[in-house]
Amino acid sequence: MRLVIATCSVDYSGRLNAHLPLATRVLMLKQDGSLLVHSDGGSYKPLNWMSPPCFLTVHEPDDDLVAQGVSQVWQVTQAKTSDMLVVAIHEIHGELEHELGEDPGLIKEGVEAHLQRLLADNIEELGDGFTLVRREFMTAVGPVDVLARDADGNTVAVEIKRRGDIDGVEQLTRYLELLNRDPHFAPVTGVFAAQEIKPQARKLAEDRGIRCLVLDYERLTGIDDSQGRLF
Amino acid sequence: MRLVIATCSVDYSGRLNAHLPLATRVLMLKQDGSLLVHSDGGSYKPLNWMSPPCFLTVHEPDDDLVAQGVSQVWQVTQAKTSDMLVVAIHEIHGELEHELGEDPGLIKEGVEAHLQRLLADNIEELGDGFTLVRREFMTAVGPVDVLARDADGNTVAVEIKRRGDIDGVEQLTRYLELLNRDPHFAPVTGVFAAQEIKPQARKLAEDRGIRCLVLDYERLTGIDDSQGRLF
DNA sequence: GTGTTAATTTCGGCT
DNA sequence: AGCCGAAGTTAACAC
Repeated sequence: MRLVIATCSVDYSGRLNAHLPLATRVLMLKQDGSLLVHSDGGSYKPLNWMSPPCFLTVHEPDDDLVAQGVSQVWQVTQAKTSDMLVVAIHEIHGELEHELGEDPGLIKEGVEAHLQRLLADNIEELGDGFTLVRREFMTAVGPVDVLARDADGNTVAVEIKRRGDIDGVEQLTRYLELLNRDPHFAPVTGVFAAQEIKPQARKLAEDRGIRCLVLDYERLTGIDDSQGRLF
Repeated sequence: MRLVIATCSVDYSGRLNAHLPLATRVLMLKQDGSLLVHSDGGSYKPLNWMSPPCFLTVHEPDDDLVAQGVSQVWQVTQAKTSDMLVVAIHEIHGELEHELGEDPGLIKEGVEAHLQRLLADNIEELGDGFTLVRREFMTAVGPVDVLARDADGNTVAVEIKRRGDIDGVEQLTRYLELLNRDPHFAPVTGVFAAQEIKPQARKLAEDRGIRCLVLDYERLTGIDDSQGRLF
């Protein structure tokens, strides 16, 4: 890992063309040759970058560039896609280098997979008398997140999202169309379950007779924990 | 901008919970108080981070943490969402600080907007005798990228994507449903145009009678340039 | 300000 | 290896 604070201009050419005018920025050069160009604001996304696998070559600037004040040129190229990032460095203000080694990586908790498990474990959240058929029920158009039966024994397909968007409703609609063509399942109703449901998504779902259910991750975790303690 | 190379463990709590075990990493502390935790690999995405607006407070570790080898604790909090990132620093291996100032920002060329302009300028790419009605034609369910007429004078709605995914087909389908309900436009056919069309998206589109068209950005730019020179 | 869509998306899982 | 879907997505743009 090498960190350089430098006044530079940057040009990217690849899937699109992009240019950064002369300014002072952070250059983060990783072990795999990849390079990030960061400013002192924005979010975690760099102003410009080159993804691995790629490699850096450092050039001496030609006379024209020297006349413009360029002291060195970093060229980062990706073998496969022929993407290229060129950094024209005018002045280096600081530098820091250190061997980091492999990172053990991030451990996450609370994503869609957990919501799905929590709802499957607490299937009565869907309504009294509901029973779980199975999670990740495969169909020709993809896996239904949760398949259940209601108190009358009718099949219910559940699509689970962290954030309920219009896409999720479309997805569930495709599953329902397919399942309702199968006499083994029909009639199948749909439930769109998410931690947060966007108004447009709710409207589309309800227009199509799909029930919307807002999931409270914290509460479901609580139920799960207390059940774990009691039984 | 402050850059620190440190051996640390990190805990995030907010929209989800996440943990990074003890390892040596780069801490990038930006002017707005935001913090990025980078490893020496991966892509431009940090292992963990805190988005602005937020602020950093540095704590002395309590006796337990000192016993574990922690020398200082960085706590980054976001006022609104109550998200929190806690970095337990064991050892600092290097540090670099510099005032960067505002960045002029990135200038891009070659995104979806350009594809749309190129296709509108070269509407005969859709077929002989096609004419442009207008770009960004507003409807109740969103803007149709390009509205055109074919050689017979029938309306054609075009959805343009850089990468043609199933979502784009659904989007175009919604526009077509709406436009075909309007006797002023009906019958309306659809064209799904993209630089790259995924097989599933192509299948769904063709099932629904939507024509797929692969756009060659380089070639269209060439046509545009030569027309610019000739006329 | 709110909502919708694109992104040089990246990342993980599964076929 | 390729395809598909989620993401603490973030960022730009329209209403």
